[in-house]
Amino acid sequence: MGDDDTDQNATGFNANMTNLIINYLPQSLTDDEFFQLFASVGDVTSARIIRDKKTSYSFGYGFVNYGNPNDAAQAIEQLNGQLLQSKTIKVAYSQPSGFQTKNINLYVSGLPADASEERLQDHFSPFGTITQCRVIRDKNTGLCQGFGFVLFANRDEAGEAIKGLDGSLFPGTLTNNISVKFAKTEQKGPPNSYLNKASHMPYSFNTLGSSMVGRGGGPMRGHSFRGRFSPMTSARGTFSNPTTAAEGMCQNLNQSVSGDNGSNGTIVFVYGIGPHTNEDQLWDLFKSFGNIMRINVIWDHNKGLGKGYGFVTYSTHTEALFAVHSMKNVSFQGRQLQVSIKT
DNA sequence: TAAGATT
Repeated sequence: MGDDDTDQNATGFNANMTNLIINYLPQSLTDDEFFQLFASVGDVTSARIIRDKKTSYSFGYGFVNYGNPNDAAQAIEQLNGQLLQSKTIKVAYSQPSGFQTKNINLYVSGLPADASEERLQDHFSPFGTITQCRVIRDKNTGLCQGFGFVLFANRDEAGEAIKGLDGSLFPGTLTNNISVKFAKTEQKGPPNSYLNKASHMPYSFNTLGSSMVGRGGGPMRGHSFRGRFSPMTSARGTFSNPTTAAEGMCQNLNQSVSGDNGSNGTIVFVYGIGPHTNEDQLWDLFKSFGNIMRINVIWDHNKGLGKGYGFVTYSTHTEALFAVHSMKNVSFQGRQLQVSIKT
C-alpha cells in the first residue's frame, strides 16, 4: 500500500507530495505514452522523460507532477512495479524541484550525556523545519557521546540556526554551551530515496540541484580506528578493587564522593600522549583506576596522526579523580602526561 | 605542549 510512502514523505522530504520520479523506463517509451500512462490515474500537470539533449536518447527516467497529492499517491500505488515492455518501472516521490541538500545539515557538539533527540529538536525547532534529528550515542552505554546532527529542510533555516544557537546553552544544562556548524559530510538521502537505488542515473541532475547525485558511488572516507569498548575489570598492581581504592584516596584528599550517582560519568582530559598513541593504549594506561565508559584519542585526519591528547570517561567522579591523581606527571613515551578533570 | 567528536 502507499501508506508507507506517504508517511515517509510526510516528514519533510517532499512537502507537497505531488512530484514523482519514475525510474527504469523502457528505452523505446515515447513521451506521449509516458504521459498517457500517468494521466490515466489523475490530472497530470507535467510529465517529462529525461533525454540526452542532442540525441534524445532516453536516460531511462522521468518526472510526473500531479495537481493533487491524492493522484500522486494513487499513481505510486497503481504504477510502481508495473511491467512496461521489458522493464519494471519504479514510481516514487521525488524531491521538490530546487530541493537543497547542501548546507542543511548541522553538526552539534557540546551536548550533555543525557541529551535526547527530543531536546535537540526542541532547541532547534524555532529556526525552521527539522527533517531529522540525531543524537550520537555510545552503543554500549546508550549515553550521548556529546554530539549530534540536525537536518533542516533548507539552508536558510540551517544558517539561521547556526547564527542563533552556536554557543548557546543547551536547555536543561548549566554549562553545556553547544557548538553549531555545518556538518562536514553530506547527509545521505532519506531511506528508500530513489537516489540510493537508481542504477543508471546521469552524472548531473539539474532539476534537483543536488549534491547527493554526483559521485554517488564514490569512495567513502575511511574511518579511523575506533576504540574498543569492553567491560574490563582488570587490575594492575595492588589495585584489585579500584573503586574502593579510589574512595580511600578521595577521603585522603578530602574530596566529596557525592557526585557518584553513576549516571553520566566524569571525563578526564589527558594531554601528552604524543601523535602515535591509540585508544587501546590509552585504555591500557588508564584501565586500573575504575570503570572506563569511553575512550577517545583526538585525531588529525589530514595528517593521520593523533593530536597528542585524548579523553577517558569513567563511571564515577571518584574513579576519575583517582586516575588524575595517579597519572598526572607520569612519564609516557618520553613525555610527561598532564591529566585533569575535563573543564 | 592544552580541551574533541562528523550519522
